[in-house]
Amino acid sequence: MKFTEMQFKIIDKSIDLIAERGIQGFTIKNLAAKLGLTEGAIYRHFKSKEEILLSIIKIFQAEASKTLENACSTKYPAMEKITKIFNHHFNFFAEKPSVASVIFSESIFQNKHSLSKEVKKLLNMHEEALLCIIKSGQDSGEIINGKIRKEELVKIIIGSIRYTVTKWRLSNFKGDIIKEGNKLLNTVKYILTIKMD
Amino acid sequence: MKFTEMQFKIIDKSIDLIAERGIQGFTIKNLAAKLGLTEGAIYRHFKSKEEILLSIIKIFQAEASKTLENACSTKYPAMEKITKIFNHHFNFFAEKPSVASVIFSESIFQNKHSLSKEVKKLLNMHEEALLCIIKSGQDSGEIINGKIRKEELVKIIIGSIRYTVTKWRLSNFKGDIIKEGNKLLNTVKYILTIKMD
DNA sequence: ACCGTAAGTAAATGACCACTTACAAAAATA
DNA sequence: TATTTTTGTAAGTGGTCATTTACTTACGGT
Repeated sequence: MKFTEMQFKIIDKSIDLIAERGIQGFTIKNLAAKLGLTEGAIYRHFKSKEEILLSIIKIFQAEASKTLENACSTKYPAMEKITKIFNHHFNFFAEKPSVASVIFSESIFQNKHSLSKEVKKLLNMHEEALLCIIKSGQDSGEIINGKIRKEELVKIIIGSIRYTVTKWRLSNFKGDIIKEGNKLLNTVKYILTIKMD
Repeated sequence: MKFTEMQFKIIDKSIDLIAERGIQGFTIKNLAAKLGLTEGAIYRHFKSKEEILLSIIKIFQAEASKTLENACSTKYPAMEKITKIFNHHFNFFAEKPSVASVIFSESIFQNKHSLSKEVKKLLNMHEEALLCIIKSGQDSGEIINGKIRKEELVKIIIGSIRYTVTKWRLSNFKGDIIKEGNKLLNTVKYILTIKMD
């Protein structure tokens, strides 16, 4: 899963291109123009267009695993871990809005089985990390809500993050996504710590 | 916004086609084959491919407004209204999974401004209806959670529904989506009625 | 200086794209 | 029954697609 410098450059421009023109505008011709190259040159670095798309997902996966790797194993408070995940994601999207346009657009990768398989893997990575954090938080007594199942909490957290970013994207990245992320984080924190009755 | 019988048939098959082969497989040729017609025949009913996509969103909008129209104005308990919305959505997706493949795939409509404008409208319809329900529920004392802002609750509800359906779609519609919807509904109900401390 | 490889170009390939045109049934209307 | 409208077909149109080919340039090692 190693990429050359040029491959990184191509992947980067591909993400920009998809963000700008949608999957329909993601053509080798457009990509070559964006890179200041001819179409043939791209095929020196990737053997097909599908492989570029696959590499995009792989990059996302690598990025995610770097963030989530020690998410559960370390002994920080669960709330701190969740805060870290929130901040990392929203800061990342604020910095690279075009990634936000691609990462939650599963339908881009829908047509090829090899692509959607990797999308699923990416989602599962996040789910498992969150599940693990919540579990450890419940064990330590930090997360005291026992009436809501872990699995539902995960769905709520991931779902609301995704929806927040999707709305931001649809509004052409207007507004402060980091502020939005913080509001959401506070709400999630509150839900996680409500007392049973 | 009236459609002929044949236009409905074309829209229906278009949704199926997009669900099966993605936006890249949504071609007039493929659509004609699915309808048992030639390509030219389609142009007797729609003047362009873009108009078909636009009509798909319009159908979704009409469907949504039918469900949401009286969502707020009627005087049923807020929880009952939310339950109704949940049930309607999950039953609808269980019945027509291909719609689930298209309705949450905003990136399909991304490239043309006229299309993404309508997608935003569709999302706002749902947000406003939910906001209104929660507000009326809070006024009547039914929803007693005052620590969580309405806007965040809406994001959580819509986001978790969308994510649940997206996961179901990525697993090729395996599993009981209606059961999943009910679990989610119970969680949402619980969050809405937690007591302040 | 020579050589092999990596990285580029320009042009072509056949497949497929959305859409149009000329014409023919079929159905509705008179 | 005669005529008009609707709905279809078959065969194109020019354009774009991903990919390949043959050839060229840049460069690091010996």
